[in-house]
Amino acid sequence: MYKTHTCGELTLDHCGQRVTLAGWVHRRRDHGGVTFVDLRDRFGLVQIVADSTAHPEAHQAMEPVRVEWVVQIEGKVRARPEGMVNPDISTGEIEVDVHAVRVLNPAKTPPIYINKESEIDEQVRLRYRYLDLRRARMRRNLELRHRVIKFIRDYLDARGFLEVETPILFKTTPEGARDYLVPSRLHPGEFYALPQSPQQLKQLLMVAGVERYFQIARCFRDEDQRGDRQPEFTQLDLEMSFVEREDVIALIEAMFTELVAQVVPEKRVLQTPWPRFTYEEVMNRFGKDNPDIRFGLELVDIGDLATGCGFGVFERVIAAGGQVRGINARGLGDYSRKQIEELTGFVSRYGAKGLAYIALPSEGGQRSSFAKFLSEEALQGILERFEAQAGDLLLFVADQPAVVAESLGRLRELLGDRLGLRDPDVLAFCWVLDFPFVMWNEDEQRWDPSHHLFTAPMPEDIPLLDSDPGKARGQQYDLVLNGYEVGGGSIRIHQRELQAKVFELIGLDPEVAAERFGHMLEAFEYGTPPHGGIAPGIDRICMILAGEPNIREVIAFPKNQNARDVMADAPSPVEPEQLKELHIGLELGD
RNA sequence: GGUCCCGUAGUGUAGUGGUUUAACAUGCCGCCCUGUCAAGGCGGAGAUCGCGGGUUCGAAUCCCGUCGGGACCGCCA
Repeated sequence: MYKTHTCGELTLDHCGQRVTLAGWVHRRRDHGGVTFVDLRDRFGLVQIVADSTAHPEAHQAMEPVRVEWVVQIEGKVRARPEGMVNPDISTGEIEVDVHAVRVLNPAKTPPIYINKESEIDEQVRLRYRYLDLRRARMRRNLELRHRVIKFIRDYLDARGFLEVETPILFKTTPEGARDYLVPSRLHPGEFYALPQSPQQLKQLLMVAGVERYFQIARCFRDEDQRGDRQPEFTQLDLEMSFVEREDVIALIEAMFTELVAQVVPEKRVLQTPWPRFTYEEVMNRFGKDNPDIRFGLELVDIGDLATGCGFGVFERVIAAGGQVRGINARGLGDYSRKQIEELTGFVSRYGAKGLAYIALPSEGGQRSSFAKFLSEEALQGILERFEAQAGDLLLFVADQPAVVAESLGRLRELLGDRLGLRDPDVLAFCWVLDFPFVMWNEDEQRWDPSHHLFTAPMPEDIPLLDSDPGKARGQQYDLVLNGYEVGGGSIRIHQRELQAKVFELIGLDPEVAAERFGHMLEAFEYGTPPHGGIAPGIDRICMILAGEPNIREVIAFPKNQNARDVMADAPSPVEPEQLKELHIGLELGD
């Protein structure tokens, strides 16, 4: 070993001991006759003192050393002199009087500041990710992620779960997201697909009798990036046999409650047991199926008041079967016309054609884009419904339900940010239940599953699959945290006939179904236990627990927005011979 | 596929009403300095302002194009 101790572990108890340390030079303070170096390793920082009188050779050897050089030092631990204690670091009471210095490797001037927090260009960070990861923030995130995964493994292991690895090279499923494909050398013209999730495989493990399965599973989806989406990401994939919805919910709720207490004790869970909402309720109250319930500003329906209110826009929307809903942005009553126009621009991104408002300045009075059209009765009705008072800003969208929900749902979270209502130290978990089993796809003129093909309908709603599919509910549950969907799961179909019926409902040709999912249907004929599971997203959960704004911050080597690895420069062209072996010819556009 | 924002020494920024030796901080190099912890002092080097074209007597600055990055919409069962 190059070291007898880690930098972070030294305390007053080590005083008088000779130690050998190795690490990176974090900072250097050269006073001429004495040089201080903060030596860093993964476990902490310690001050090294090179004194020209006591140890001239060591002092001289330290002279050329710069930030991020890798050095090994030998010295003696001693208490710092009176008044020289540094309370900001764990080893602040001691220092190491250095006797010998050995440079293990010098370093170029790094393109990233390791020793201070500052804004860094995202491309520079990714290009030099190995340097970026040296920073305290990134190290914290790596450690947090490790502890989260370690906790999950231990917790599930203690409860009889078996971690099983499933293939990365598997079969394409044209449903859902776009697949990453891998050409087959041995089978010209054929392709493997990387799994979007191990969904089918975990169900087959239930058929195999595993009963309690989990996996820290890498998943791949070839879609465009967002702050919370990477082309490859990690799920806690989990499946159980002989369980009902309540069993899966109870397990996950208990596990994450305990995880938060152990791993991020400084965070507060908003409410236990976790609140549960139906899909219909969250869409009505929050406008999203993944609501942030850390704050109010809920959506309020004024459809009844809008009928015959005198304002043509509202009346026409109601007559056309639409909705009129609003939010009371309490505290923004002094927003200027320009600020409200900016909010109007914001909701227009989600299809809203306008944003009607009634502003009640804190000084009193009223400004509104449409109140002049309203009957006195309608205006009073609206103000009463929002319990409006001076300082409030009422914002309304009138449109088809989907547009109203999305635009106001997004606006609600924007306003929550502006009003400082989204406390990063609060974790608001909740469950969203009773999703529609299928949703009508207007473009394709067919029913699409709202979760996935293998989700079971509510038993009492099975007759609806024939009569009124849109009314049927699925045995699906979404895990939501602070406005992010961090997991989704369901009780699965385990009977072949019901699975075939669902395939038929969503317009999947029986022959195609047999080709794509024949192995599943066949397996269901060999004694399949009732089963269900869930797949919490590890990256998103770590992101939220770490208080980070982007999923990249909790992934060691993430891709950039264009799905590139800018450090290694992937993807990259390949040799013609490689393509030939794979029976692939390129047809590139201009 | 689309919308918006960004691109200036190693790094982070200023400068954009057209005329500057392109500024500041930090880092880097040299000298001084024995108790600092973002050490300090003095001096120095370092940028053809992402790239290409255009307008102009003159462009970091205005226009067009292009490349790269970020946020978002579409997309993500």
